[in-house]
Amino acid sequence: MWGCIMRRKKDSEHISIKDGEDPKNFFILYKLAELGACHKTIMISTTSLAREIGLSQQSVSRRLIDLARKGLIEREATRDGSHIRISRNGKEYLRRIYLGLRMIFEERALSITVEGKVFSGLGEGAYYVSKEQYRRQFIEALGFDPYPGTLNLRITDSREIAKLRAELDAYPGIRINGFKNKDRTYGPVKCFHALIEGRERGAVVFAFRSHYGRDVLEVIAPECLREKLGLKDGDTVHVEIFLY
Amino acid sequence: MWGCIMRRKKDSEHISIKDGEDPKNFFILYKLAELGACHKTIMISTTSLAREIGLSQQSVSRRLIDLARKGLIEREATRDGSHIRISRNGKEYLRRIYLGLRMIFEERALSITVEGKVFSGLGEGAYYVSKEQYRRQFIEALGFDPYPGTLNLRITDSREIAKLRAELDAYPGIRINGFKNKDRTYGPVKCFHALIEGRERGAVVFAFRSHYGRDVLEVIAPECLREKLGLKDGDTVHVEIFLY
DNA sequence: ATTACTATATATCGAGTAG
DNA sequence: TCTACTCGATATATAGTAA
Repeated sequence: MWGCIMRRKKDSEHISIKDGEDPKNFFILYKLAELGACHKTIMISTTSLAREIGLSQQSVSRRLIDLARKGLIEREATRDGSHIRISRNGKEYLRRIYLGLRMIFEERALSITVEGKVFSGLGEGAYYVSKEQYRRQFIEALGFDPYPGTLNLRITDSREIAKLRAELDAYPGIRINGFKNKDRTYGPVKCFHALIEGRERGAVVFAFRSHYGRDVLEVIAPECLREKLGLKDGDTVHVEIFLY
Repeated sequence: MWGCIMRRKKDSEHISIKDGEDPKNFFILYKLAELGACHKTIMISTTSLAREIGLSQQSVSRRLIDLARKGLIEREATRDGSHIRISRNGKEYLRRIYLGLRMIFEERALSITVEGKVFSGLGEGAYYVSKEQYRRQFIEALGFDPYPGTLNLRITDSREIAKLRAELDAYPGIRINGFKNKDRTYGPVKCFHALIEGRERGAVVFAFRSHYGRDVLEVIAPECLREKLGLKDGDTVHVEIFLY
């Protein structure tokens, strides 16, 4: 049905979970996430955490030190216990595993891959992305700090536009709230996690009251995709959009 | 929106991922799943698997032996490589972690909608529901006093059954404790909030040592669903089951 | 080519305990 | 109480190698 624009991921494209990470730390991080440390700072003693995980207090202490040193958690150890919050890197790490497992377990197509051609915008993408109120939400919701600029793509196959938009409209995506300052109002934004050229992580984002048509995708990413992928206007780029 | 019938999970209800399982094995199992070993037997050498994982060939060999011994994979080691398939236990283990992460990362309430056909039971649903020890717990845990009877549904699409059951088994649901009186023992029951035909609130409930197969759902509700929805045997009913 | 054994090195664990 | 150190025990890794 979606033959041309949807593919099952190839094995080689699977999201890597290792990245030099100690497997043992995963379970500690997972447990901390269960305890809510993704969204807030939690207060817990190494003893009680040890009991939950099934390790000794000493081992947990060592692992927490290690996690903090590796930047996967932010931690303050006091005489009363530990204040712990999973860092952005830690959340990304857990999310990679989550996305990997989701690909394994969810049968239905979870992603749409579209082909588009790079074109230059008017630079207003950078303007919006770097608005602090948007930026904060991007970091919170997407797990990365967006490079201040968007990669604009015009979808190549015009016949696929309607189908793509139907899908993207149907799914709630990730909502970024609007806001207003004294000058004007900034509308809400909807975005989806995406994988660009099979390797760069990012998100497609719309619509900041965009004046672009529905054949245009605006992509944000933690890094400058033009540089990272060596792109210039007119180049063809594949974007895999994750529906949820 | 669902404030009245849905609750955020308490920490204690989180899906356990340890269950005495060696964390190190998780990554091997994950990698095998990435390679497709959930759905088919794959052929791979310990050397190439070692390269993918970042371990030595010897360690992978040992871990595969361990995984097979623990029943998480089925394996045949030959001179040409290993034929590996993840077993049901292995899949359940991975799925527990997947669902745990899904609860962490997906904010919105998760539900599964299934289609079933009404059939008449033997009336023993009413017998159980109206047991005062069960009834008190239903009122406490579900927030409604169940009509003394169950609506029995046989799931229409047999392909959905496995996935549905995997999810319902993996999630803790809402536990109703068993009890005993002088005559016999009544087992514990697990239930999930549900929405029937998009409008009637209720819950799916299993298993009171049910003699029904895994393709059957028993639905309870504050009102008689047969009357309220004008149902008769053979009618098709949609039930949205809320996982937490 | 494989798998997987044995031996040895390394890493991780928990006990005891200091701050 | 806490955290987190040292240290000896245990577990897990890799090297070498047989089959």
